[in-house]
Amino acid sequence: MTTRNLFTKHKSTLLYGLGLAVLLFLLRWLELRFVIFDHAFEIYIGVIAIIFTGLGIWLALKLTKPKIERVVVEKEIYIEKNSAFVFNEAEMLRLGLSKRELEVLQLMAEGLSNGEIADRLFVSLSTIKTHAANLFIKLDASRRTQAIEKAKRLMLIP
Amino acid sequence: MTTRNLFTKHKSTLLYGLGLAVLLFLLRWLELRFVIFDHAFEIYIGVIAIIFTGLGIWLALKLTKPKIERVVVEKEIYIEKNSAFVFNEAEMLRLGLSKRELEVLQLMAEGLSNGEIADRLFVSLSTIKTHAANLFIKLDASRRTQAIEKAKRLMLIP
DNA sequence: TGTAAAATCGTCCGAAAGTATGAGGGAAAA
DNA sequence: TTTTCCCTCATACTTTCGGACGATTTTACA
Repeated sequence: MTTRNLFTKHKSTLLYGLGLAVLLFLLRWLELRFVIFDHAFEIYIGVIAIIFTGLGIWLALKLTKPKIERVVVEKEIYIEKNSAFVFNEAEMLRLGLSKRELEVLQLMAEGLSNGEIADRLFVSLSTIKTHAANLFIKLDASRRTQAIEKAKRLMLIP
Repeated sequence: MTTRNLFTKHKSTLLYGLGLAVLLFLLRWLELRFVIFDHAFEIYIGVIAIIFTGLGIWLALKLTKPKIERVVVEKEIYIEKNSAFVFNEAEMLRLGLSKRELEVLQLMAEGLSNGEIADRLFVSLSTIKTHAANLFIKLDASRRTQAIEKAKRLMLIP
């Protein structure tokens, strides 16, 4: 719409400009005619050359498969590890950890409180506390976080 | 070896044939000369056309910019426990964890108590407690063990 | 220069965690 | 059969942790 408005608004101006351009072009063409007559052959050759160059370009563009440069961008996607945890049974035996203690240790590492662990294993809080205390002695830890850290290093828990 | 044997065996025959061919070619060429003379202009134009068509093709092939196609390949990276730990900064930003909080988190994961962390960072116990409390809120955890577990899953700590 | 975020420190209190100690029961090994 | 683990539970006590305030000081940034 903007283009149309511009055209209608300056219609006369545009027409005047166009007329002037045409006139100038005509004069120029008349002038050129003599040059053309003098160098008809060269110009003919030139035109042929230009045309066939164009043809060549057109041919090349039409008939060749478009060049495609494939740029491979690698996007990194991190995937949960959990890749094959091998339980270190030897270490468990060496430390003398019992089955129940290991269970408690695992649930500890999952972030459960003693109370939650007790509920999960259907035993009393006291029992869990005892297991925990024994764990700390066996793992030579004074806190559950420390016990977890050691146990992970020793491949007792994932 | 077979080719060589064939050549030596029928040497004379081949030479004779070759001579005949050359002679015929010469005659043909002499014949063509008149055609060329008669149609010199057309041939000249033709040659020009062919040359410039070639030039066009060459230009097109040389100067066309190859389309760049970006292929995004998703590269899956499985993170093993023993492989290098890649810190997930995006997650840290998302959770709005500060530098200090991250430090406290790391030391927590190493099994240190709040008091020990305070000594390590040369600040008071109160400060560590505040940092810890903020961490629990941001990580949506209610215990340090839980916070550690979450942080490990989110690749915030090794 | 003002403001927002981060870091610091404090207190109070209840809830967990950890320590110490004792004790009963069951299963397997000596 | 006795002994030895392991699992269980309990009580009492201490320490640490976590929640819920508040407050001051840096630091970074617009």
